[in-house]
Amino acid sequence: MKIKLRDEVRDYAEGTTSQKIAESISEGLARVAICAKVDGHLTDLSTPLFGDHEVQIITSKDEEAKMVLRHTTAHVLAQAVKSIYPNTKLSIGPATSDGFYYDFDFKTPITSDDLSKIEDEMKKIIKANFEIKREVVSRDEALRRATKEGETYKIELINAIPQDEEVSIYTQGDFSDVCRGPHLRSTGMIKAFKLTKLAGAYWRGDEKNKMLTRIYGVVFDKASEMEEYFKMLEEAEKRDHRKLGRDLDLFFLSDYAPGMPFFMPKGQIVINELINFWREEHKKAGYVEITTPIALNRKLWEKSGHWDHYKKNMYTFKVESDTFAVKPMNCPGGMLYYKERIHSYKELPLRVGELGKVHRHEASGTLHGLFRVRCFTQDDAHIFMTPDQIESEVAGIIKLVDKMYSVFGLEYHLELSTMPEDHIGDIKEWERAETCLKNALKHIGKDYVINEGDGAFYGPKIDIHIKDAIGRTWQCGTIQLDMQLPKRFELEYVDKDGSRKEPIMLHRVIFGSVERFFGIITENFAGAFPLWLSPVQAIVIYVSDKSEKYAKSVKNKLEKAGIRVELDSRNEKIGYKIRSAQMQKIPYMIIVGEKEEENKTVSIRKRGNIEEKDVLVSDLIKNMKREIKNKVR
RNA sequence: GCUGGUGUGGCUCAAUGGUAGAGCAUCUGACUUGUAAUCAGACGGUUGUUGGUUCGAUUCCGACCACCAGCUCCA
Repeated sequence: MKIKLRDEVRDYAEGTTSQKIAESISEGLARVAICAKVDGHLTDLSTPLFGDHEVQIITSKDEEAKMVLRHTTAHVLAQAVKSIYPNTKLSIGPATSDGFYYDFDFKTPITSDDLSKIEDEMKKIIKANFEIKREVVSRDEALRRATKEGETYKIELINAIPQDEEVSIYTQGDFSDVCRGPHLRSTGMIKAFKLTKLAGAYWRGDEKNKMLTRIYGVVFDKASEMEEYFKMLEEAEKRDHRKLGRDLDLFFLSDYAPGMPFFMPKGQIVINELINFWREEHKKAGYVEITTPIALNRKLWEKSGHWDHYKKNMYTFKVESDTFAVKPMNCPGGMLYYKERIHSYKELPLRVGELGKVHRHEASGTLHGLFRVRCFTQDDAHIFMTPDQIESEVAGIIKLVDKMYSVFGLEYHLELSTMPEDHIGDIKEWERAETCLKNALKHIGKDYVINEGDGAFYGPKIDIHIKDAIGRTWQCGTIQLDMQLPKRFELEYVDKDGSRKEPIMLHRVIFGSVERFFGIITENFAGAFPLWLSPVQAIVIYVSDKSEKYAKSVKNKLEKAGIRVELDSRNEKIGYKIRSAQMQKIPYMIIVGEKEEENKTVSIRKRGNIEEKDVLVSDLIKNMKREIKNKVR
């Protein structure tokens, strides 16, 4: 038997294991080996290998090892829970992108106070250093064991496996779990872990099923890595836009309008700057802008398909004998705009933008600051075009995304979402549309991942996921190919030969929701907005009342130059005013006293405590204007 | 919507089965100040709403509302 180890090819006996391979390479490697990647798939070190394979030994340094570590810790959690609460039923316990969880059906509910008790039990299991043994049995044998133990959820899982397939069972001490693996070799290999929270989760993620108790945890190679992780969480908490929104007077939410944010003057400035920027860039990219009504007759929503597919999220009301709905999306209004005139092929692609305020009745438990609201502004646009314009239009949108996100220092990746269960239109149309988007992505050479079954009910979409300053991702922009509305609304254009044809319609947003985007950049900048977005761009602070008049004249000059400037005329010491400006995250503190007045200059203190002395006001204005114009971050 | 938790002045938090207190913020006064909090005083609360238990509820119980952490859903 031949085994290809990275580049070298070596002979091993049939039935050899990755563990033996590691040993034969070096003692050291065998000691740190966690599992092996055989032909690209993670397997246990103890799995016998037959035939030709490519083998890579995975150690704790490899990215793949993290998932194994997390998954094994989930098993240790399950073992601990079973030993403290023997009547608990197990379900599943996978690794996640930053930790692990296990879902349990507790006979009597536990509280978060019980977590430390479970942690202590887990520590005992780790200290006992149980060997983790893999055993392969027939599906029926696994079923027999699960039935004996009364593990109803496991029975359901095993039943879903084809009858003739074999099942692996992992055992550590007196605890066994049906699992695909792989796992660490022993429980003692877990070094630093913590149970973080307790939450409810539906069995198999379906809200019709019973709610189980999910215990979350994190695990790391070293205690220092765990410390770093918790520091990152603290940092995220400090950046929380809900807290900053309150501290910096940006926006608020009221019990009288749950999920419908109020923007305060300072927040409104940021929103307005975002919108100005959006308008500038869209004008350059060849878009026109329209506004369509907020509320439209039910008949329109029936025609568009929203009445059948989206009614539960729509605010509806009666007027005389008609029913109206507040728009949850802008598209039907956009269709009416297109239909208002006859269009020539010469007008295509026609890019029609709309900053449309939409209302969606989201379930109460889903609301979250500005990230998930019931009323928001979509920076929408509908692009009407001929089929051969799809690729270049998609490419154009991505180019615009590139340009606009880079101003905020945001990176992104793309995901292609395909046909969902609840959809309109036949499969062939969907396939054609999905191929179109795939080709466009291939054409512009961008990598993407496929998100199976996650498209909108009217068409597939390319979702744009932003990555922020501390590594979190957010879905904002989306490009959707709508095959339904042009047909339902009988859209057409007049082609070269005078024939009437149906245009293709793309439907896209860049910010996604202006409100959500605002929340994201608030967190991205930790409230310290770049100068062009800052609600207050400069504050003039004077040392004592003697300089009040001069301070006022400096403030007036800046104001005249179009700078958003304030004067701190409170009867306080300079240290107090500096602190206050610092906490308001004002980019420029302009300090004047008798010295500056004498020299006709100012002193500046910028964010990051960068100080400049003896600056001419005219130079200051020039520099600030340049910084604003270039949208310096 | 579901599971669990929380709800005390603008904010952060105390306290209690006998109608609540601090710091910050606000206001007033004194100080005239040189780079992250000057001092003093004052104002400010039907303890989320609403039923119930009780001689008495803000405290105990129920319902509702909102928020928080997840789940489901989603821009």
